[in-house]
Amino acid sequence: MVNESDKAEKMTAALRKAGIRVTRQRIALLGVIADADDHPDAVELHDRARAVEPSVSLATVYRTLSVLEEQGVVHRHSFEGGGARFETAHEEHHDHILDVDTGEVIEFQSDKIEQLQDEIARELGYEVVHHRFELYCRKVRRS
Amino acid sequence: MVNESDKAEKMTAALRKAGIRVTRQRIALLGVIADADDHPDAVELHDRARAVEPSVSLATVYRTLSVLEEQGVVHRHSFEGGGARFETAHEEHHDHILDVDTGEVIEFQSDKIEQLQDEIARELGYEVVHHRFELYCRKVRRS
DNA sequence: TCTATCTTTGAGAATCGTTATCATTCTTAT
DNA sequence: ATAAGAATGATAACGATTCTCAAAGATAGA
Repeated sequence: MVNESDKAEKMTAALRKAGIRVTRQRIALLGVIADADDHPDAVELHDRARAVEPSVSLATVYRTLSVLEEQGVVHRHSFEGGGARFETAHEEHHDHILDVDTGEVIEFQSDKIEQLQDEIARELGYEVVHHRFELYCRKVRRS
Repeated sequence: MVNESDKAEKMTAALRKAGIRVTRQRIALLGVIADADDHPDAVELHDRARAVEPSVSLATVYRTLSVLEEQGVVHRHSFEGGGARFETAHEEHHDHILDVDTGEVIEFQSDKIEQLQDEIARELGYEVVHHRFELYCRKVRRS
């Protein structure tokens, strides 16, 4: 069972190993990201981090998110409308459904999609470096 | 066989039918979009349109593209990196491969993908409004 | 623990793509 | 030809993000 403080510790360990300094501001942000079970944007993360450590600026949030992304511990998603949203890089690859009414993000995983896209690319003489697969959806309501 | 001037005529007809005025600037832009067989961005379209009709401003390019998108005759794609890119709305739905080395856009169509995404959404209680499926790829080179 | 080095920081300016403002010009139906 | 209203160019404003730079802080070593 991986809890939130384990996640934060793993991320700080990754930073230390890469020779990147672990500052008060970064500790605060890592805690906030580890705790998040949604997909917050930079401003939202800034608000949450400031509640823990008031001396965190938005510039530092952006800078740290870029560092964490480079280290592969955080993923950035630029969904339609609004700014980028972030999540901890958990091991299983997944794609996203976006509820167009609520903005909620739901994760899903499909092996078929993964193999299908490789097939499609190969057939055209390409290999997939990465992909974007986002379903903009509406909840089905039963009568 | 649908040639480029047919495309432009269809688009102007769509505008007229919707009570939207057909100006010199819009005619120029429609011609340019109909001729394009790539996926140009707004600045590129502005450059091409100015070559035909010098009195086209970038603001009008953006405004007209929004109008054309609302009318469903043009599609806008926000691929990773850089601004939005545009194409005429041809009848067959398709998705895109992006060559990460050259920036080139290749279109492809897959019925399997379409039905698979509907399945995935339905299973989670959603119906797909629209989707984004982009493969960021590299050309496979044979030795 | 003290220092030296070198990274990170906050504040705000700058950037990029895009949209809004507004007075003037142009399309279109009459 | 004319009136009414839509579209225009120029430029300001915008939102998200990155950059700049002097000041503060983290880390390794003595």
